[in-house]
Amino acid sequence: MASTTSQAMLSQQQGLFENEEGSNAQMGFFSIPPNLNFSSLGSLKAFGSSSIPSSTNLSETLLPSLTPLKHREDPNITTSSDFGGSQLLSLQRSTANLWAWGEVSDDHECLSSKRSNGGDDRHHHMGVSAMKMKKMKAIRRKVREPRFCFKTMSEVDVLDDGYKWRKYGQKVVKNTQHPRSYYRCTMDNCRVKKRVERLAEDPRMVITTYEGRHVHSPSHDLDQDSQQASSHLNNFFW
DNA sequence: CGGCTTTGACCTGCGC
DNA sequence: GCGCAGGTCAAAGCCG
Repeated sequence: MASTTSQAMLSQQQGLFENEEGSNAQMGFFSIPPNLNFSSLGSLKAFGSSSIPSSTNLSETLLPSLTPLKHREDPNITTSSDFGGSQLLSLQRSTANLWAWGEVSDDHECLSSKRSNGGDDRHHHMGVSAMKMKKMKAIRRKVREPRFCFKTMSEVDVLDDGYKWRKYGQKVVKNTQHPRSYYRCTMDNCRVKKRVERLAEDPRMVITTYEGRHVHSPSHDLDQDSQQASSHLNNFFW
């Protein structure tokens, strides 16, 4: 539950940038300084930079100060940065990273139909045929928002990032004893999602994966620190 | 009563 | 084509 979140002090943190388009995936981990707690994660001051200009390429500003630990390489993908043999990704917004639906008016039908239908009527809503649904879903799955993942050592699963989340699913992942939880931003028209799971090898570590960009400011019912942190964190999703 | 979590079912992609 | 695994939906129930 979001209200039970806490700002856990992170003794050990690592992050990961990921950018996906269809089956192509690219990612890179980075270390987060141990003296940085989650609330200030978004603050580049912690990484030696004062701020993130809204039009800045993250890989050029944030990432050079981070330590890449691991990455998955794809020869078909060009990466924007290279740090000592490991590559990290640009989160710079591109048209390829836009949502395939929602940002285009015609695609609203796709979303609404999927949400409101169910059972045998699942593929027939407002005149949308099953075939059309399939096509739209195919398009939808081709394009993904950039992701930002990080690993934290925390007692609690859900860390306070300043936004309000609603849990919409939980799944037991193979080879792990801890379930993965799926959260969606509660704000209307904001399609940011996050996944929370515990590391199989070390259950003390929580892996949080954000997907998408917030289209709003953080929740108002938060303390000042959280709001400040969230405004910084929001920079990951422009 | 509204908002949220839980949880089983369903959908989809992928490997074989 | 089939089975598996991950991701999502949505009904039901809980809680403040």
